[in-house]
Amino acid sequence: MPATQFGCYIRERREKLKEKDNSFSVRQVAGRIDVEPSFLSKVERGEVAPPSEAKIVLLAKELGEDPDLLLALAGKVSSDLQAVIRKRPELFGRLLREMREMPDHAILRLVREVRDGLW
Amino acid sequence: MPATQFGCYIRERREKLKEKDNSFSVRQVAGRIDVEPSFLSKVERGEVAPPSEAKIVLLAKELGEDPDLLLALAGKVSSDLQAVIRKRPELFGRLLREMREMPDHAILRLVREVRDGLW
DNA sequence: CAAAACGTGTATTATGTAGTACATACTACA
DNA sequence: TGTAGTATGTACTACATAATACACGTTTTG
Repeated sequence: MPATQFGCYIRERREKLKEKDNSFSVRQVAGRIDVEPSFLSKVERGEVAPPSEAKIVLLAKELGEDPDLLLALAGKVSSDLQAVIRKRPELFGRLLREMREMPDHAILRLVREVRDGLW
Repeated sequence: MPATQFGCYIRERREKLKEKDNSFSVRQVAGRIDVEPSFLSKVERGEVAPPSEAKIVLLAKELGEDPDLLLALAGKVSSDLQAVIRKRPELFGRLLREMREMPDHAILRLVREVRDGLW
């Protein structure tokens, strides 16, 4: 049985939105991200594996979710993040392995330092 | 034509090692990483796509190369690095995108700071 | 109450990934 | 000169990925 995490999560998100707006039916969301309704239905119930990266990104926009989070739930990593690593694999490899166990707040602080150009 | 970069690189590395040690023939290296010689030959000439992550890691050990570098040349990112990102996708997504343009020395300094626990 | 919209089941497909198996042809060397 | 080792060419395969097409029964609604 393929990744239930992803399916459950987007079903919940979609149904939440549907409470306020009927255009968030399986059929209509499927139509907007350009897949067959039956496919989206199966994805949501975890009957098949999550869709491709491109479809997941469209779905994230549709549901107002973070694409990186949805991709992670689908067991994937955004190809543009992969490209960043592939440009300097040894450097980023070392950095990420060192940061594996760091607490969230420490990473967040680094994010801010880097953003503010304190390097 | 699939990724020539990777093939050329490992062919050069292997032939360099073969100058000193005849056990670095296509056949024997293929045998040690458990693939058919014809397959390794095609990989080195870029006639087929690079092998799986597992085989690339074995090849890196065999050739004394950095696995992350070889994986990058093959257009891949190590699955354990991907797992690090998938655990905290939003955080690492932001960090990596911020660091995309940072110079090597700045990243290296961060690696050292993180390693030395200055956080 | 009919027709439109809905969710789901079954069957099928195209493309890519990651190789194997075996035959052929070249090359060194004893 | 033959044989052992080497590289490469051809043909094929198993499995995964990423879906489509369409039929079916069930609400919902105008």
